Amino acid sequence: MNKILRGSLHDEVVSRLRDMIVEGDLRPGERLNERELCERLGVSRTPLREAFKVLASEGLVMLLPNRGARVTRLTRRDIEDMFHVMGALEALSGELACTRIADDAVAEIRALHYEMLAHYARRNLREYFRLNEQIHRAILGAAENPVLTAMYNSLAGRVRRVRFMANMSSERWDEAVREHERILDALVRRDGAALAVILRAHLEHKCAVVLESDCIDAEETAEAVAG
Amino acid sequence: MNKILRGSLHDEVVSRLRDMIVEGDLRPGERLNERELCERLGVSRTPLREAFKVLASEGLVMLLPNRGARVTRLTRRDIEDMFHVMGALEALSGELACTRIADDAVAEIRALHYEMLAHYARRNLREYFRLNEQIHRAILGAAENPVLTAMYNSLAGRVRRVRFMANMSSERWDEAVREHERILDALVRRDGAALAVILRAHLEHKCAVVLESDCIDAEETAEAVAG
DNA sequence: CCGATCCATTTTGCATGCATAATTCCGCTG
DNA sequence: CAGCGGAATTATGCATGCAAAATGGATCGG
Repeated sequence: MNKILRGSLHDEVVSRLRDMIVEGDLRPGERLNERELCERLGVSRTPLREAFKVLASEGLVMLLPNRGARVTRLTRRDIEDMFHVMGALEALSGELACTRIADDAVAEIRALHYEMLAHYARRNLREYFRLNEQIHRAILGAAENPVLTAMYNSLAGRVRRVRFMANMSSERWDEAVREHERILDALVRRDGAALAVILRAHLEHKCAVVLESDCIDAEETAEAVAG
Repeated sequence: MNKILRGSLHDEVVSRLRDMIVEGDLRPGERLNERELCERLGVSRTPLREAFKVLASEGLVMLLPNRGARVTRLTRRDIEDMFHVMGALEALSGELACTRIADDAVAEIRALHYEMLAHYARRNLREYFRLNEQIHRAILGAAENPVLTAMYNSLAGRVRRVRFMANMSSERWDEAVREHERILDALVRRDGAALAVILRAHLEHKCAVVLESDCIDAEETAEAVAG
């Protein structure tokens, strides 16, 4: 019984459920029982059901007619598909950013880059990823395209469910940092075409890292057979 | 009172509302009165409100807390933003299609291409657009990436609201057909990189055509001031 | 004459109720 | 003992009810 207080209820329920799915509180393939979740969230069925519809349209849950909602399962192929699209979107964000970004925004990204390097030097993977994400978000923001941002965030939310950080090899980490050097360089030069290519490759590599840590994938496949 | 019969109600309501928005039955900026729409669709408020949430997450309507739903307004900038993203997505679909498409699927696209040319020769703009869309859908399908397809369709649904067909000049039409020749050629050669470039330019040009017919844009801007 | 304020009406947000479809459980049959 | 069938239970889908917020309008004050 985790009562929600602020704002409009259905939005809050959407956020809470999203978090629960991303955090693994609600496991892939798990059936979402309305009554049970109502109690857990302290709301009635109406806002909960509205939230189900939203999450379904975002692709986080699957709605089976007369059979309730289930958390969608991510197959290896789903992850590949999502990363391909994210690659295209990030490439576009890079191009747009190069045409629009101001010098001080580039300077801020450079600062984030150095912060990230510091965490890299200390081998602090978690903080490294946090800064990494901030840099990508900054580029996305510099693209100044809300449609792009919304779509990217939607996909990012879906892949975030896959936990893979522990799986990045030292070599891959080194490579990622080199890629980030080139990202910053292209951004400084406002070379949109180059930045697009680098970002796409960067995402492709990230996808490979995620897919290597396929323990989750295997686990989910096992559940798929069972459930 | 246009009673809905088949399938689950909320899905049907989502489709109906989407159509009403695309067709202009519900005008941009218009407030969506629950009671009125309930009567028009012959459903109660529950499925209608669920549909609102879905359409909001798709970006077709805007939800104002305690103040109901309004059809989102498309500014010139929104259209540009959406076309940029669609360009990136189509480019990706071209690349993926080139790696995956089978010969018979290419043959089918060639057939569609010739059908389109026939309508072009007869100056039948409506049918030309229909075939045009079929070709793009075929390439998208050949990419075999459901995530990509879903995102593209979502955006396509949003820009479809803009009626622009009448506005294409003869020169631009000629150019579009030339681009389509190159699209088919690149597809036959399985030259993904080339196809990506052409498709992006193609979308960019389409965006320009849409923006030229800014009568709608002006009208909506006027409404924006009024509403 | 214009603007602000308070009350009546409408509308929204959420909870609950009811009918139908799904699931479970139990006894039955082979 | 496994498999099947049907009733009881549970869950879902939709409609409706109720309280709070917003909207509209008339009255009042400047």
